[in-house]
Amino acid sequence: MEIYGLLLARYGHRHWWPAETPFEVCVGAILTQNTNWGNVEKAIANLKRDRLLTPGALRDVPLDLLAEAIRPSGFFNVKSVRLKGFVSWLFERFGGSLERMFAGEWGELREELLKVPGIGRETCDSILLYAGEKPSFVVDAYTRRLFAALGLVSEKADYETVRSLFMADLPADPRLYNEYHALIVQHGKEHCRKRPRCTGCPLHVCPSTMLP
DNA sequence: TTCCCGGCTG
DNA sequence: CAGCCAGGAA
Repeated sequence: MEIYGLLLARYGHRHWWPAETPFEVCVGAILTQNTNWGNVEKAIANLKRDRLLTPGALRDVPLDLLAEAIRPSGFFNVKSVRLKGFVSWLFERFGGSLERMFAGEWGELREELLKVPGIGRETCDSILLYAGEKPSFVVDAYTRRLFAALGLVSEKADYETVRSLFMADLPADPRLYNEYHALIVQHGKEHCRKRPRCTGCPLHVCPSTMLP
């Protein structure tokens, strides 16, 4: 059985992305940069408490209040500017409407989104896939670690190379990409960590199990 | 390569 | 309490 099937059999459906709205997904994708999800949840809860989880509210809130609200997610001075930058771009380009943002051809949207300061490749693909349900595969640290450990990609392959490998091998199905990435993350947390925990690994092929 | 930062785990 | 963890820009 292939990797996806083994991971699905072990971990089951992950029901990603944990958010109430597509806009919440976009905000979460920026807040989770270099930050674990637990901290992002606290920041999101603060934004909801302060009624800031809409494009208009984020556009209008003073920068320092926004920074204070998202403090638990870390790098709050950078991320507050990034959130402001994203929503101001969203307003000037799509009138503040995610529906309009996702309405066109998503390949062009991806190129445009990547030009927004603070939206890198992983954040961009997370927004496309989890907020817009576009079949754009998300590559993260767990993806690289796992597939390098399996010998399927070089450790130093760049983002676009790894993403292209997945997309060339898989049907362009957003539900599949959604599930697959979520499974890779779960597997990364449980087994394929920086310091690998190979006992009980559903793939039983990681480096330390192949030691003499 | 370095800077940007908090919260959880051992 | 030290160590760990997680993207993007310059």
